[in-house]
Amino acid sequence: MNQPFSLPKTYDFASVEEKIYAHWEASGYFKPSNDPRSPDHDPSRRPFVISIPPPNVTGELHLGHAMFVAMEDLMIRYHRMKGVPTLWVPGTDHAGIATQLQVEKALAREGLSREQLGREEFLRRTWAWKEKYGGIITRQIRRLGASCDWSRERFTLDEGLSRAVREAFVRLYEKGLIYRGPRMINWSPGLKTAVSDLEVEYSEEPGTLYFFKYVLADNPQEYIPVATTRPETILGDTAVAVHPEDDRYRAYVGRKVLVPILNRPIPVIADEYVDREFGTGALKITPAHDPNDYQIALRHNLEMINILTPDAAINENGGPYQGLDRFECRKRMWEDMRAAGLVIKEQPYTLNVPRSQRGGEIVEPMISTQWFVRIQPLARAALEAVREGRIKIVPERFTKVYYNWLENIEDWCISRQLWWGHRIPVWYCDECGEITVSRDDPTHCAHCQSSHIHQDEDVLDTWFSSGLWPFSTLGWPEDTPDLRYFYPTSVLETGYDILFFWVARMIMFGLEFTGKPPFHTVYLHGLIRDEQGQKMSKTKGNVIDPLEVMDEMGTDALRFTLLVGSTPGNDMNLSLKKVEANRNFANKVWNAGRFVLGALAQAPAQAQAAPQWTLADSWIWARLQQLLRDVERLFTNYQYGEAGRQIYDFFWSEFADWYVEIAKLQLAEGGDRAFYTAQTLLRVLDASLRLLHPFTPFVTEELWGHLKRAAQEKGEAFSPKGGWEEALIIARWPEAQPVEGWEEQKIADFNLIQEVIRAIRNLRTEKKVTPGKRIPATIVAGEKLTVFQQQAAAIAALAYLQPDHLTMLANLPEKPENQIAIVVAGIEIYLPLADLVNVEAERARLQNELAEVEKQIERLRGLLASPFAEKAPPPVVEKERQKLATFEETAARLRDQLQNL
RNA sequence: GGGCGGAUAGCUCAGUAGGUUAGAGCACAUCCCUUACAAGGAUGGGGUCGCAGGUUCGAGUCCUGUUCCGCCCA
Repeated sequence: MNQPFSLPKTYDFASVEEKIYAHWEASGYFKPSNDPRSPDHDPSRRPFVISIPPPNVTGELHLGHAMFVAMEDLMIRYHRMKGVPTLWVPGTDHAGIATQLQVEKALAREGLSREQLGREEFLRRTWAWKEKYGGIITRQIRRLGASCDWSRERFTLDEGLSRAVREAFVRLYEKGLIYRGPRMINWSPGLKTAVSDLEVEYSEEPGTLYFFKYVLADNPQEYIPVATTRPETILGDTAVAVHPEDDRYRAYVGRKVLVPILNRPIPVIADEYVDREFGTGALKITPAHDPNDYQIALRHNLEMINILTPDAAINENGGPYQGLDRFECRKRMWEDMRAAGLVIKEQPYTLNVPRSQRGGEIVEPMISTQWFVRIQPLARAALEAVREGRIKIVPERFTKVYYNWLENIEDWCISRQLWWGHRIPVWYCDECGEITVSRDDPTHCAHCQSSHIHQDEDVLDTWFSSGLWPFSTLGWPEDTPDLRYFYPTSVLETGYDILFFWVARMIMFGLEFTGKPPFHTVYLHGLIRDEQGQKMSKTKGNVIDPLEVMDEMGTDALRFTLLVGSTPGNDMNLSLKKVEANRNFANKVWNAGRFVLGALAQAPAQAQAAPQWTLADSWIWARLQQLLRDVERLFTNYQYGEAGRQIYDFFWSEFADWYVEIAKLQLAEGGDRAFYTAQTLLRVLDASLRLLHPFTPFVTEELWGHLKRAAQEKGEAFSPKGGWEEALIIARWPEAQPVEGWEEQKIADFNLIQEVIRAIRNLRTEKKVTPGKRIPATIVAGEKLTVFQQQAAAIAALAYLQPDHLTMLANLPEKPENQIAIVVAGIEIYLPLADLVNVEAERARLQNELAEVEKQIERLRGLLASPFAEKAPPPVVEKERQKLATFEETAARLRDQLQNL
């Protein structure tokens, strides 16, 4: 009988979480129902599918992961509970640059470089590294409660996905959508690889604008003043451009100027691109090291001179500066030009410096031979899919961002000069020079049959394989049962920061390779910042480690905080205070559960007669039904946070604060009252746990297990319709019953009782009457007398009154003397606190209240006399009339009492 | 330069069916260890919802303009 108290007073998440997760996984609950590989599979049932945003295989958990796991697990658990066949495909990403850097760093500690090891050995080491660290992130994701089907876990470099990458590359190549050639790209000198436009970030930094002379080749006395932010690029200049209508320089067009120091003659050209207002109005053109200059050079057929080596030193084209680092060269060259009398002036200037997203080094625009995807045709299809509504982006405002990017997209540089990744499936023939592009490793050139072929050294951008993720993980290019049934997936959930990197590319590739949008909805969450809204970073030292948070406050607390504290697409500031509050919530749920278990233990196992519901029973039931409807509506609109808040509020401020308190009295009555109270407690708690489960899976599962066991021991009468499911994770999602018509009145009546109780408590506090001191009271309830009489016990208990000295009346013509009076919603309450009555203080208090009420009366009379009465919908007007009537009643009572003083 | 978001209580934020006295958590004040829970309970103080217009019977919520902060793209 002491069963509930065998549960600890405080919810002990540390002893629960691991055990529960292991149980779920071992029981196969993460696997989809209606599995297409099983014989009784029904292909007509539509599944709900999410592909996980694959984290870096050797990475470690951060709050971004915690966020997407919480969101996606919520969606998955909700659909699973609704009975939908549900699949969440997990996996990891090889993360080319990041992983390679980790391994290179480790090698450096041994005094080794990857070049010393050679490609093969380096890859062997990297795989070993992956084996060693690859399990960490997935274990951490499990720790968050992720209910993904680990039997379907994939890795971007595993065999199937590598085949998908080959297939995709070859198909694009065959369609003419992949080409190789020299183009302007972003070069990362530290990593010695090309990176895509997206991997470059621009930061405003103080710098210098250098003004100098471009002397005319045929007359050293004349010069064109030119300004630049990067003097070293002068070495690669192949023209000076001026605006065709610029009178200052018109005469020079067609003549030649001399490159400083090198004295190489280059033409002066006219181009409309030149901004006459900027600098001197004359622009030096370095086609090989500036994207805009590159465009101009193409138009004018200018020579392109590369002046940099792969590690951004000056190459043989730099004459005397060959071998110098780019920044050293800048300094030296400027000094030399000053000595040569070519310097005009320097001026402070804010630069827009292109930096590598990874590592932050300054990237150099450079012409380089790389592989590109001709993106226009893919982008067009991806645009249409969203425009036509085949894919919906939540929140909607990001569709505009998506359009804007795709409408202005440039070809995608997909080759990387790295070793860790999918090697480009292209072989060059040493004899005929032709290339062979193949799904399988060829042994002979496809053109001349020579066996002297060698594979392209480069690997593909990691995002190339990520772009195939929703279908490659399901078996594509094979036509597998999984692919047939689970593709297209349902929702793609991720942070808005990778909308272009990943989401847009998946849409392009999905449409291109499968002919279908890879998902129907994109849900974007915001970024997580610290309490002050600062980006978390190691240098700032404001990083919150989700693992530590889970250790201290439990997974449920962290999940609930992330889910309820955020709104779609908006950044959230995470504070540990909030997590703490939600840990307290989990504890509240736990303790409410302990109470219900106790109630169950002491209640009769059977009813003797049909139920006679109390006001509190009806009220909590009606409120639960409203909650179910609201939550359903909010979930449908992806407003998970708001749904969570509403469940929280219902559970704490209605169920726990009010219903449980009244239930204690009802249980004490024994008999049928106790039976039906226990039943209501059980039902409401059961429904609440089901609603909460997608948010806080651990505490709800654990508690629900105890609840189920206790109810089963008690017998049939405490079973839900359809019986108890095996586990909460696969239990039915609660659905609201149709409205029966009585609900509103019961809710209104209960609210009135609450108001009266609060008013009495309020006055007691004001008069410093401690709860321990039970006092008599008289309540004059008018037409609500019956309601109040029925609630006498509850009112007495919750307002700390003497139950046998609680008088309920319809009217009280003779106002009692020496009593403190309160009026709330037209109800009069008298408390015989004679010794505390101070006539003057009472008068002041009553007058204050009267003034407040009269203000409201005036407001409402004005409102009802305005066009509001005709134009607003009748129910709204009626509501206001009711309010007015109540206020008027209250005012009348207050006046009586003032007179009576 | 273009686009987007934010501005609501001391702090961090909700408020996405426009409905008429604006909510939560934390913090603060007073009281209470009443056998579900002190990680709790009761009560209270605290906001002209950035600013200016407009639409509407009614605006924190819709429209226009504007200021400040932040982000994305060029």
